[in-house]
Amino acid sequence: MITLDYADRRPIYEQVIERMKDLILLGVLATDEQLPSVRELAMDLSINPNTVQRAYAELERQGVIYCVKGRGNFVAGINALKDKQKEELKPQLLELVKKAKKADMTENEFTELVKQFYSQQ
Amino acid sequence: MITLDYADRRPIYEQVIERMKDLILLGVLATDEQLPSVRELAMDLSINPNTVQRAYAELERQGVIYCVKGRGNFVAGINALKDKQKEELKPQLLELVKKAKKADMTENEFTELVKQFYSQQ
Amino acid sequence: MITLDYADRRPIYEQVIERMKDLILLGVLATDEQLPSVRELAMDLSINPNTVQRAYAELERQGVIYCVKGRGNFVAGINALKDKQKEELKPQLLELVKKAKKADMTENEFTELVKQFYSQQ
Amino acid sequence: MITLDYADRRPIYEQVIERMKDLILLGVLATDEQLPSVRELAMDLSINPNTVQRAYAELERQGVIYCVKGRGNFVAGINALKDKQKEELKPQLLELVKKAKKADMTENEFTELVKQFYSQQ
DNA sequence: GTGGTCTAGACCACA
DNA sequence: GTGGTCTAGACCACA
Repeated sequence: MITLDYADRRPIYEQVIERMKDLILLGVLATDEQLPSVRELAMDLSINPNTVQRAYAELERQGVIYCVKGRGNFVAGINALKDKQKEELKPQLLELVKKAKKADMTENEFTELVKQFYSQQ
Repeated sequence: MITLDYADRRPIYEQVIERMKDLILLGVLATDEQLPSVRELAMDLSINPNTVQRAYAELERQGVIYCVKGRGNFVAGINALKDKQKEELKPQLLELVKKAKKADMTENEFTELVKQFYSQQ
Repeated sequence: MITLDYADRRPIYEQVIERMKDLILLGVLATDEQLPSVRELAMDLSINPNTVQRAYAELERQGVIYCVKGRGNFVAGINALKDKQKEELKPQLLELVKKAKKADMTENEFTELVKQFYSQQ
Repeated sequence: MITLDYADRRPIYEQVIERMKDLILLGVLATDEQLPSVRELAMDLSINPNTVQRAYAELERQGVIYCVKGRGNFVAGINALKDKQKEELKPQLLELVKKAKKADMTENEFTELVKQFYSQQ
């Protein structure tokens, strides 16, 4: 279900976090569905269980999944995740707009890019 | 001219790079103007000269400044920098649009945010 | 009679213990009344009988219920339980007061919160 | 500066987190003061650097300290920490009041305990 | 030297 | 079997 990109500069555990969120957002993993166990996923990806553990712990802290001791990890609500993602996006977009302004890119140019990117795929 | 934010998670050399670009984009540093020397800036900011050196080397690699051996570092063209910034911005915006789509944010919602952020300040 | 919260971070056997105490304190389970059998409750809650067994064993150890071999588990006195709960509460409150002092919260602020929480519902 | 309690059921990293917060709240560690390095503290406490790292990472996530790469960890604002602690305390107190009500402890009894604990030491 | 990530492997509580 | 914590030790980026 998950593939890692070792050319990616970001740490493995962050990639796992992102892919899991994607799988949830795409509906591949439904609410309350069980995730692969720490050891299982570690085996699949040929990485250390500690690294998976770290990713899962962070996902739980963010409220994306919940953990039942001795049972496993499960997907929390998908809608909460979507709202969270939208909120996260705002300050990032603000930064990008600031950068655009500094480089004298007009709002029209910017919006045109948005339109173009939205229509892709 | 430059202030560092130690609470910022990014490394110091990256902050120096960004602030320098800002000063150039804002016109505070004009084309062909001389930058403070590595040692001078390191003193001013109370940081290691290695760190300033690293920032300047990266700025030169990016074509933002140029170095004359024995003379110092100078600002390259401002327009080249602006174009470069605009180009850098595109893949970042693409990523953000992808993220927005995954979270079911519509193009209208997104564009509305852009409009709002553009009109700030 | 009992519902589990899988999003709760605490282990299931602790939740069972707490719910049972609540049922007794609320008078739903009267003194000397028989509790559901280990297997029955495990079935009802779709959990492992070991987990129920563990909860019952702990409740017996605490003197909240008593076990008659071959007959089942029964509720011990409700008043003893109330006294026990009050005693348990004291060191927890002491910890909270210590924490409040460290954060410069005054006794008045604290008592005001208590008043507010007591009047809820 | 810090002592660990191996009889304490809580994990070591949590104990380190709590002690550090105490040191900051007590004013032993002032705002922007540097904390002992990960390796140094690990040596002092005879624990693994990873464990200290985990504690520091959590403290940074909570905004209690901030980290400058290659430089070290530093104390963030003390007032922000105090406010945070006060907020954390509220739901804990609410739980305790609920427990007290279930055990038929009156508000007066409860407030009397608070008074007594506040006057200790 | 400083923190950040990762592996390998152990041991524990919980189910 | 499941996750949670911890140790020992390596390697990397940053200053």
